[in-house]
Amino acid sequence: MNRLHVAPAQIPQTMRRLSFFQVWPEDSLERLAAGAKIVHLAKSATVARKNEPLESLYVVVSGLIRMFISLPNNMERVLALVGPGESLGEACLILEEACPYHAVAGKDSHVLVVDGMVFRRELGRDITLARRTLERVARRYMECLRDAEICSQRSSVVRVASYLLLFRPEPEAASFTFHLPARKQDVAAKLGLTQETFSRVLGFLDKQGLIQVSGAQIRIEDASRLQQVTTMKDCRETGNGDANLI
Amino acid sequence: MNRLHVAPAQIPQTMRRLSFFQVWPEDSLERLAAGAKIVHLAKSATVARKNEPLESLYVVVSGLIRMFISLPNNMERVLALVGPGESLGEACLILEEACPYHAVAGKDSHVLVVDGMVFRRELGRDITLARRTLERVARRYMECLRDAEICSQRSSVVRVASYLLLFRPEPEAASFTFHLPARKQDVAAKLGLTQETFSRVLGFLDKQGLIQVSGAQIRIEDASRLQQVTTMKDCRETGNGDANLI
DNA sequence: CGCGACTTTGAAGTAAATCAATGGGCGTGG
DNA sequence: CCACGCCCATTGATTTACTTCAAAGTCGCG
Repeated sequence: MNRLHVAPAQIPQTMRRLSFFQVWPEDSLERLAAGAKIVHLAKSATVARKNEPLESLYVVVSGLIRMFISLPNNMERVLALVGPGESLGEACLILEEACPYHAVAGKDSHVLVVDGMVFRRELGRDITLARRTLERVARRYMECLRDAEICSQRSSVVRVASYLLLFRPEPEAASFTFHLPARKQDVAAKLGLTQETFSRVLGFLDKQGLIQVSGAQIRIEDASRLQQVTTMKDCRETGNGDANLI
Repeated sequence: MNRLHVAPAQIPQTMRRLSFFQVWPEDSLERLAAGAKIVHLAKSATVARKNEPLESLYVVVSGLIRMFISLPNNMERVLALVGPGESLGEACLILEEACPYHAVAGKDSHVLVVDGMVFRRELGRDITLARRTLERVARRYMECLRDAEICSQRSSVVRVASYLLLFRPEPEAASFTFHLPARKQDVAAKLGLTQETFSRVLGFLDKQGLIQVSGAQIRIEDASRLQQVTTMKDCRETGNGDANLI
């Protein structure tokens, strides 16, 4: 598993610092902490394996965990990129089903590991914990639906544009800048595209002046213009230099 | 909305009959029933519209509700086919977010409509209800992940084979027969395929002797053989009559 | 029996995958 | 401080599986 354990004494303090636990009742938190540890995961370390039972709840403290499924052609389909303050494994633990995905560290990470038995026991005792967990799982479900919507778009340009617009800080923000949350090949895999196609689409949108790409940083000047792309049937380059967008 | 209300007196009895409510505590059930009604929906009647707030929880009593997203080219991507005993809308209600999908009756249906306010209030009171709802949402989430896995397969043959194998009654059943849960075009849309492609793949698998199709009824003699297809990179007809499938 | 909805089949077009090779950035070590 | 090597990203040429468009064929049902 490639895990390095970290000072156990810090656990309750760290837990309280995490927004994840902010709203958790104090006594539940104490009991959960008793069955918890913080581990360091080197990049590419495995957190969970597909079709194997999951025995813990994982809360990301720092770094990034990649949830994915392997496809033929040694490709991956990324289901989620789990960042600090986010968790993974609730649904599996609740249903006591085998894990339907692989999970590995996308970069060096610290993860709080909460014992699954303890978690499930507390879930039956503490209605606030149950309620919060319900919200978390519901949110994950909604994100999954949203991803399904993006991935079922036939046009790669629409897929990418829709994805980029998810980083809009407020619904009405016209311009904003952000960093892609992972390697471009992982983001591509999240969109159900190859890295080559993703790269080409990014280049295309840049050439159109709809976005500015420099490495992992992306700037969007006019979100509404990018939004328009989203509703179009098709808009790829037509062989000649500059396509007829708008 | 095209709704016909049904005898309100039957509501508590109907609720108790539904497996959905079997495990719900009696007093919660009483209060939920107070804010509930049973409606009849003609085929194609709208249940929920994308981007609009949802104000009720829907439990299907009979018939079939289709959850979907519209795509360009007046196509649909079906997210779920909700049958008797299943529900829809929990996640939206819990998060108080706009509905991320359309929902319409796929056939004439009876649906129990539980007031969202009442449902949310009971959720905060009754830990058993919270726990059961958590299980329901977790199950929906897992199904969503499973669908994502199927849809991210590049080969249509693999997609269809994987889907058909979901109807296997037990993990080890060698042969079984079942009916597709909806029109072929809707099943196709669930797999992210056109109805034409779905029809062709079904025909292909039939010609290979892997399945027998007659209308909506499908028989699988040797599930393990079909399972093999699932792991292959590609196996479509190569121009000539019969492809070289093991 | 005849209509409408759904499905099947055929032929052609196209967007994205694939294969292959180059280019850039960064950390390590000389 | 530069040079090497590794990983990641880009770019180009080709292939192909799926879509699309079009039309005929089933099926169920009034």
